[in-house]
Amino acid sequence: MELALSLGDNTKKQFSFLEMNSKINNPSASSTSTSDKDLGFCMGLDVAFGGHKSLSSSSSPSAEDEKKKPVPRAKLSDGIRVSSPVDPPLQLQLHFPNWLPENSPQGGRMLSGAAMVAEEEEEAVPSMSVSPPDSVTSSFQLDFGIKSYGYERRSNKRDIDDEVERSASRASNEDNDEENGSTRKKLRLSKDQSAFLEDSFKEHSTLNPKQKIALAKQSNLRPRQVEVWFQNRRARTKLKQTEVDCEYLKRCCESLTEENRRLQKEVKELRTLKTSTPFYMQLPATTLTMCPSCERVATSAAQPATSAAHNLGLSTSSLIPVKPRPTKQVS
DNA sequence: CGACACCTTCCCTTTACATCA
DNA sequence: GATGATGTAAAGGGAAGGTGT
Repeated sequence: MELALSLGDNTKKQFSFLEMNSKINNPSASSTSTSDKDLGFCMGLDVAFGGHKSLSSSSSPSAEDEKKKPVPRAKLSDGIRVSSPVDPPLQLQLHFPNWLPENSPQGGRMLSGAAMVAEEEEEAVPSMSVSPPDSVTSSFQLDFGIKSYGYERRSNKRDIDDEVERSASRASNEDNDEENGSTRKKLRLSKDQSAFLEDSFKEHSTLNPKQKIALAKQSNLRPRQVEVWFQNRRARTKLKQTEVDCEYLKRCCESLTEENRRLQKEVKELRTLKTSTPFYMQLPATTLTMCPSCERVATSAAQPATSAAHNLGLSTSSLIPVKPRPTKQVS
């Protein structure tokens, strides 16, 4: 998990909160007024949310594809939206993990978009030809071949995925004695696998089925594992963002408390000043009169002073400018 | 065109396990 | 070595949207 200072480039609406932060923190972005120095706290999560932009910029889906897109449902907490589950053409800049051998079917070469799509077409009838470095591929393939008979009958894709995963699990896990047990074996992803998924997550925080399969293939994981990893990763991102938001709100609260304290003190001082001034200096604000020459309103008691000030060419900025009214006397 | 069922994907919560101090 | 804290993979369930009938 990487936190990064975000000082701009919040061109997208995904992080409205960060956008606000950015405005606060980046005076050039907008004309922030007062509390820049106080509220200049902005931490953005340098994950995923920028990647979609680059992805779409390089390969913007057609308008027709745009129509086909499902309405983005995936959203984080208010104002935070993860990328919509669009189906951009797969131009994943997949960094090939170093555990994939150079001469393996998938290892050591970068798939072009077309090539990857072509490979994904194969996945319609899954053939997990990638063999883990130390797996029992043959048994897995056999196993999967048997299981795949039910593929066309079962319409629930998750079931299929699970079936694939169960089979793949037997292949990818070293401990095949877990094969029959219903107990889930917690396996930790390798650093390379995590890094690989992390890189992919930076590109896009959500996956479409093709991407999922492609990533699963290349990271030598099951599609379900990739899916779960992305779910958990999004959850972690959200959690971090919540923490950042809380920190920001905390600072806001502190700033406002300090401001309130200062204003209370000012009010108190003014009251003290008012009570200490002689009675005749206190100006009753019962009636308002309009200055005939400058058309400003002043209290009747203060009128002599303001008129005098006006006649002397002094500033009467404390007076309230109002629109001229027919009557010179307002009550 | 609305109702309905089904599927898929997502998020949220919880559980289980691995790792570390 | 036992233990609690922490991190995280995985499961389960509900919500929401898409699609076909």
